Amino acid sequence: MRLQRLPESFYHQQTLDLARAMLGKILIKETAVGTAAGRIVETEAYIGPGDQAAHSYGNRRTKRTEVMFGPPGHVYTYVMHTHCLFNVVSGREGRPEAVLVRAVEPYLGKELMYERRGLHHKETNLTSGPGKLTKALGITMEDYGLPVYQSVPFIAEGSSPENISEGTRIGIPNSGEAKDFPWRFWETDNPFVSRGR
DNA sequence: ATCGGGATACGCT
DNA sequence: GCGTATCCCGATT
Repeated sequence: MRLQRLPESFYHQQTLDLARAMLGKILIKETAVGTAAGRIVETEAYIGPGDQAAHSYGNRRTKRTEVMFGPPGHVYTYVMHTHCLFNVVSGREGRPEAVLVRAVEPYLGKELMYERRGLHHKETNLTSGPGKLTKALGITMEDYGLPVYQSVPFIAEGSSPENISEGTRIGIPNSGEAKDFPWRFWETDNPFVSRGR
């Protein structure tokens, strides 16, 4: 199947809608050593400034969060400890919102993913987590700020999920009321989802 | 179940 | 500067 890049207009929708709409799409990163791609199977919405779990909570604007305040469709990568996490900015300019990609299902370049992640992994362990998939796909801080509708990495049309489940987000125990918001979405029963299938 | 860690940001000293 | 927390992972108990 030819990978058809999604247009800028795709990113102009409500963040919760975008988080659902991104399920089933293909995330592609082409590099000098080859191309790797995964089908998105799990996402989370972060809707600052009212979302205590978001980096942009309270309109906190720093060098790190700056891109979230710009127009939608740009890459927001950030590093937590040793891991790089990949988000797509959503929300109109001035609204610091984003969708975190938490898991993908290997689609292209599986060999490359094994090289990057280590050969001893089970396939379901290659990309079933936000830090794992960036390593497998080769996404780094160099991608920060790039427009996914006309750059690399990019997102392409894929295949719609059979069913979508939703639940609370992962790893945000100290976020007050926000920790209970059902802003995580995943393809029901997909084995590559990070948890909570 | 626990722990440490390559980055970033904050509040305090 | 340092201590602490963070949208996590992997190795170890």
